[in-house]
Amino acid sequence: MKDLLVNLPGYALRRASAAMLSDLSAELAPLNLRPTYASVLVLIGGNAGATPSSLGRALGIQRANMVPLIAHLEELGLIARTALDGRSFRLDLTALGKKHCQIVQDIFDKHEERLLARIPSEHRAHVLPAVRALWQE
Amino acid sequence: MKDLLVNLPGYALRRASAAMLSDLSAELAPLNLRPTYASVLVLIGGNAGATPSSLGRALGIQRANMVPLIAHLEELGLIARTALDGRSFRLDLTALGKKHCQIVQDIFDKHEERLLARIPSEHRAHVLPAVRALWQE
DNA sequence: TATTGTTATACTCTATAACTATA
DNA sequence: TATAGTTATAGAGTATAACAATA
Repeated sequence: MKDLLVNLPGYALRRASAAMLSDLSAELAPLNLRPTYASVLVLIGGNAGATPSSLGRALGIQRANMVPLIAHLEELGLIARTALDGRSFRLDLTALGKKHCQIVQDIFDKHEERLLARIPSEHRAHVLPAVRALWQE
Repeated sequence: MKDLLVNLPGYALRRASAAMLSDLSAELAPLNLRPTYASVLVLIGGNAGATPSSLGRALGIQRANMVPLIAHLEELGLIARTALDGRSFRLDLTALGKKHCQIVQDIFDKHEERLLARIPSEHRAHVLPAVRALWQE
């Protein structure tokens, strides 16, 4: 089978992203968190008092799609909401949330290590700046 | 908002992949094809007589999920199936399929150009080999 | 008027299990 | 016994439109 797609960086990005996401999902499964939920948790951990809207803007997730994410993290007892004014509220980690956040960050770090280990050393340092240039700015 | 995720290559890959996919979707929309469908079309174009199963293996798509892809490409009149034996069939581009395949390849090429143009030149050559190492082998 | 949170809905892609017909 | 195609179903993630309440 002649694969005409493997030399397309967009296609390669898609396959790599899917593979990484699949691995990370398995690593996060014991915490009852999927990658998106874990990302929100970590971001709240580093930004106490953030609102769903501000988190959504940082993560590229729309307001409407933040609702079930926040609700689930709250159900798990990992975050708590406090009214800021009549229409918005701040989010903070609970004690349990802080524990889980630390575990998630360890999983993220190990995941990143394994990921970088797969890349030939001469290319390794170029990946992050190159890939970030594709979606940032 | 302190973004603790932007330095994680896995997260950056995910955002970049999503951004590229969104762009490509818009470029393919006039053909009534989405990225996955276009990928299958191009792969059949380069591998006349391939079967759904063999295409699925090459693309990392399961047999069951190939069914609607093949059915839709056939409905659009882009591919035709011919029985190989009692349980499998070969796929080939129709005349219209060949035309559309060429257009898709042009879209892919332009898309790749724009993508590479966004990457600072000192990193550009490293992206494909690095990203391919993350899912191939 | 613009923003926040929310509801409802639909679509893309992927995953799994099970079935049939054939090799 | 293994493989090819299929059906049905479920889940994750994303997109859009609309609404009420508030700033």
